[in-house]
Amino acid sequence: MADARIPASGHVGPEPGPAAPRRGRPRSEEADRAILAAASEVLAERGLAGMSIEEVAARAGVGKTTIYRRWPSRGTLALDAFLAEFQGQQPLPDTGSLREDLLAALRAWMRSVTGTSTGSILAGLIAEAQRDPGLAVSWRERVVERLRDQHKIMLDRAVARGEIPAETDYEVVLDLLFGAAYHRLLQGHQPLTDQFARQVVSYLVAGLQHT
Amino acid sequence: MADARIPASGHVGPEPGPAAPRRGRPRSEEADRAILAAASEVLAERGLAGMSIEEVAARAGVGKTTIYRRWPSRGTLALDAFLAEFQGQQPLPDTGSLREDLLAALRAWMRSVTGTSTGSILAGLIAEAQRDPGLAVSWRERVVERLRDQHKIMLDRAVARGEIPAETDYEVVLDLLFGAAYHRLLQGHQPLTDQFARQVVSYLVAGLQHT
Amino acid sequence: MADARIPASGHVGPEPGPAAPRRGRPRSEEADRAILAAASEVLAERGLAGMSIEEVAARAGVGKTTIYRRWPSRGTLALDAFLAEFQGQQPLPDTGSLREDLLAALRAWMRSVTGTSTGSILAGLIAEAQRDPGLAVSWRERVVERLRDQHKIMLDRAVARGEIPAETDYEVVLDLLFGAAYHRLLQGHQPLTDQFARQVVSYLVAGLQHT
Amino acid sequence: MADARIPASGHVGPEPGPAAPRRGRPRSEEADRAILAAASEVLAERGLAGMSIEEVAARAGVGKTTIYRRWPSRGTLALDAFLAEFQGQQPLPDTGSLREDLLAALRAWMRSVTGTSTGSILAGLIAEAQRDPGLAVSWRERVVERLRDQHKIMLDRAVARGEIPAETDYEVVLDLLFGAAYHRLLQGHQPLTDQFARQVVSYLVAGLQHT
DNA sequence: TCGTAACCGAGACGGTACGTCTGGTCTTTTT
DNA sequence: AAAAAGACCAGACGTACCGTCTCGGTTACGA
Repeated sequence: MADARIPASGHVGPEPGPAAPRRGRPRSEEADRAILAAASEVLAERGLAGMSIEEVAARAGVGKTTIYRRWPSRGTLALDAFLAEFQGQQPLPDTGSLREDLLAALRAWMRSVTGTSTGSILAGLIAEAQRDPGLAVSWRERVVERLRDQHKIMLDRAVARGEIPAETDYEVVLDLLFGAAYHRLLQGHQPLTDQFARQVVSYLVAGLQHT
Repeated sequence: MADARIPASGHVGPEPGPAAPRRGRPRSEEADRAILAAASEVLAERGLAGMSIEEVAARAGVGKTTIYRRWPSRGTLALDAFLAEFQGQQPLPDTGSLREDLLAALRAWMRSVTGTSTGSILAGLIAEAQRDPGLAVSWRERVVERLRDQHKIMLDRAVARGEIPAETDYEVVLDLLFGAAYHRLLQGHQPLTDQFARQVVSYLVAGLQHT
Repeated sequence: MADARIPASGHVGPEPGPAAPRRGRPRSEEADRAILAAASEVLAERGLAGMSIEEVAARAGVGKTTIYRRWPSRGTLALDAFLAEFQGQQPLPDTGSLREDLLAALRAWMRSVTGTSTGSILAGLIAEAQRDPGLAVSWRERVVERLRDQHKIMLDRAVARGEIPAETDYEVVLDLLFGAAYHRLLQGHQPLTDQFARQVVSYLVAGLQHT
Repeated sequence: MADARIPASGHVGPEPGPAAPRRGRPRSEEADRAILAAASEVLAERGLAGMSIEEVAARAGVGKTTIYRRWPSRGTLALDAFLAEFQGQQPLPDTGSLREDLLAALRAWMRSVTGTSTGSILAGLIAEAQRDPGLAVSWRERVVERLRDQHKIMLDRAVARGEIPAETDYEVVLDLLFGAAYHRLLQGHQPLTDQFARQVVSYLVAGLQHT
């Protein structure tokens, strides 16, 4: 099975300073690191809802302005702290079979969000995005779209192999696959079991092949 | 098409006082009404994130304690205010065809959450439930489970008609159907169009009939 | 030494109910007792500032209205609870000597206000009277004037014995005697020692006899 | 007659911040002034019992924390607002005669506490000090002891002039003089007339000279 | 080399809302 | 009619954070 991490492109990390002449004292990378580390710590301990800029600044030994200079809001800071760990845990499976690809992708996602605090941080970020439009944009651009683009490659391959028709609506397929998973994560009405993953993929693959 | 609203069973409204002999001055139903009306008003204007207990109390002409006596948190109050409108808008379609039933149910849900502020209030409630465990429980019991129980009846009928196998995993089916829809509502990466609804149902029905 | 307690005249206890025909259920004397006992308890534990009607009602097993029906304010309730103990501890000495009479009266007062919580309750009542005009009136009528009237008898006797002139200004004399003592109680800048009592009386008697 | 105001030594004003290197943004003196002015205003209008931190903050156009950062309690704030006016109204008379010195000092005090709201504010402060130990300490240190130290100078001079014995107990003398006055202020049983002042001083001076 | 621009940590600033407490009143049922 | 119970409106409490601002100081660049 091949495996391709999300390229660490774009940026993971704080807002860049002014592009051009770079006069004055440069931003401290040490501060960047200390802030993200402190944020991760607090996120793991208390979740996003319990994370205040005040506490992150105190733990990082940094002034609050130093944080606000880099991130416009609590949510975007949390996003960067989150991505540092989450990013790269979402593989692009390539098994030669759509069923196995989808199952591997879903299992990888589920592995990330269960067990540790990652799942509830992810849920917290989606929650925060409902009230912070800036975070909503970042979230879509840097997480949702990125992952979807990657997952669409699996579908491309399946089309190329003739497993599914070329007219397949990729967007809807991915909404079905991950929508179901996010649904359980956010509503908590049912657990994210492997049996669940298998069933989801079964119904989905069958549906794609008979439409 | 037959149509059955969710029975207003259980309770919609504030926490009940002590069950037994009801000593002392009874809770004011007038206050109940004023609080819920004020909460609905604020929710529509500013969304859940912008709703403070303080403002609801002021608008309702009520002391803050009168609210805290009935609802343990902002979220549970918002839930009651929300349900007063949302409840009863989710029909139980009975068209004689699984495809049409699922489509009608999904379309009804989409009608509720688009156009007005209901959609973002619903999203706000799910967001709030991520940080308020009490709300999470109420949300599951009074919204999620209730709706799912109702929707399972559609699947029962389809089984009875022989459209789908008796072994069908109802939980997964509903997660696929509504998970996809909630996904678009919460992530906002794609709009909730009727084309989306038709595609979701098509893939799903095909998948159920060929597994 | 003769000794005459303040007659328990006037009233110690709650406001009288309606004078005339006494219809309906009679006031419960049991409640009176329970309230005063509870008030004394709380006063001793937390002082007047820490005594709330709410807590007294709860400890007495009585509704708040039952207290408000009898006493117009926290202060007047505290006054009654206080007087139940303080009243009768202030003797009217009759030793045959002004110096000894004054000294005995001052010592009796000092004995009352030191050692137990009585002193700080008394201070608390004077404090409360600064913000509760009703209490101020009761305090003057039922404590200050009563005690002063009694103490003036000592001065009458001294005049009769020819120890001090008939023109002596009783009011000023008592203000000097007890004013000094209250001063130390309330300001706390110096302790209420027996040495203090003797000095006060010495200066005072000397002053009276040479004016 | 010479006249010496209390030196504005020690401090009149809010709690000092940390002594040493003064890091961070310095406390705003503008805020200090606005708070004290607002407090004085409210004190004059409603008295200490009717003064809330909330209202002072609102009138001063200042956050509540800005007040709490400087003063630990309502009482200590009121004390500073009070002292700004009271301080300096208490002269140190030097007439060459003990009788005249005492009379002048007592009359100055009486002038301060009658007529305007100063008297009831002073009474309110003493009342508040009964329930706020921090205020009690400040009150003793910054008002009582300061004034007494000043007044003892009058007694020193009288001793030097041979008017009274060197063994005179200054503490008791001052307790008699001002105790009587505070007594009338706080108990309200008799008015603070000039006749009262003359009588008090007469008895006291006579007493001192014949003991 | 020197000025100046942008950064740094610290902490005060004006605000908003929190959830609690108490005051004094009102409304039930029970005695 | 008074009792116990407990809900009612009102409003202050002291705290936590928000996002901004002002200090005294530190880097680095460009004149």
